Amino acid sequence: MTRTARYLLALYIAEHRSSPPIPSGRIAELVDRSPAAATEMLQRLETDGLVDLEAYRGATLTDDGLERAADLHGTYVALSWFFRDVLDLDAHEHEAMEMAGLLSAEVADRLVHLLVDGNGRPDVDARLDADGPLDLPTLSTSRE
Amino acid sequence: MTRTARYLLALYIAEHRSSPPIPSGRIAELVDRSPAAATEMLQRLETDGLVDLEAYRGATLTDDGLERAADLHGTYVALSWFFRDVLDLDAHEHEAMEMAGLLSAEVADRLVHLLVDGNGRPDVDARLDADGPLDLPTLSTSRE
DNA sequence: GACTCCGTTTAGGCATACCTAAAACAAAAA
DNA sequence: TTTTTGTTTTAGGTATGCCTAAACGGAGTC
Repeated sequence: MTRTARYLLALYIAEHRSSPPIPSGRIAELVDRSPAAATEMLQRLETDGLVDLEAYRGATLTDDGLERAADLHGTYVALSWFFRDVLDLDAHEHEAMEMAGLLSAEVADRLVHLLVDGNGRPDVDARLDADGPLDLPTLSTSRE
Repeated sequence: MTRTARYLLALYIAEHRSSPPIPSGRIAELVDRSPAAATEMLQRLETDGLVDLEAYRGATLTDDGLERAADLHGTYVALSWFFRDVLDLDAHEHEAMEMAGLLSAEVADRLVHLLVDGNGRPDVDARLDADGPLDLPTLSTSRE
């Protein structure tokens, strides 16, 4: 069930771009898998109570799913920041997404704090509602 | 084939503790899997030319395997350092081992340089020949 | 109202990586 | 030399996560 995190994060991001339900085809694009794979995984997520699924219409995060996804997104943002600003690597958002679900809670937590404590309060929602094919967290310290 | 890295790293460490061939049972312990699982994976590694396998005796890294394993070990050491000295987390060597094989070459490389450049030349071999149930890279800046 | 199109879901398969239980083996004890 | 003991390997099976091709459904067109 390691991959569930990847789909949860994709759905979280998609829901910030357009309103749910999010069709499985869009999730498939975001995780770079076949539509069939996305459908299957969304069904598993529904079984786990993390997603509401309306056949032929799409998926919506449940409260539980939203909670997990928000955590994952925080980790993802921290990793993206780390790759870009610490390791000086661009275009590693994809790897950040893949890795977000693989870190232990401790490591994820410390990484997020490393970012927050060292950079003021970063606006984690930054760019969530922005344009672009991928969620590129710029980590500006405030937005509105 | 993501898990191959885990076994390769275990074998690398084991070979520094006692002389090869390393019996599959010992690898099984190091990766926390059943002996049967270790045997199977070692057979796959042999097929891939990364390991020499003598039935009922054990495995030895080939030159190719050694090369890959040494890289993995470098990444592992860097991750361990990062978890301990940057994130201030102890007892995360296990996670470092699991993660070492999951990082892209770029990220692994930058992470290693982050460690090397910021800490003098760390002795990557430190503790490889030391006692203890796990390989705990202390990252002292020199040894002999 | 029937048809066409396009996206979604189901069906059938496959690779990886694991497990338990049974068989095979090697080395030491009797 | 035979037996016992402990380890390794094989056999058979399972879960996850993916794929392609076929079937299905819905929305707009004729």
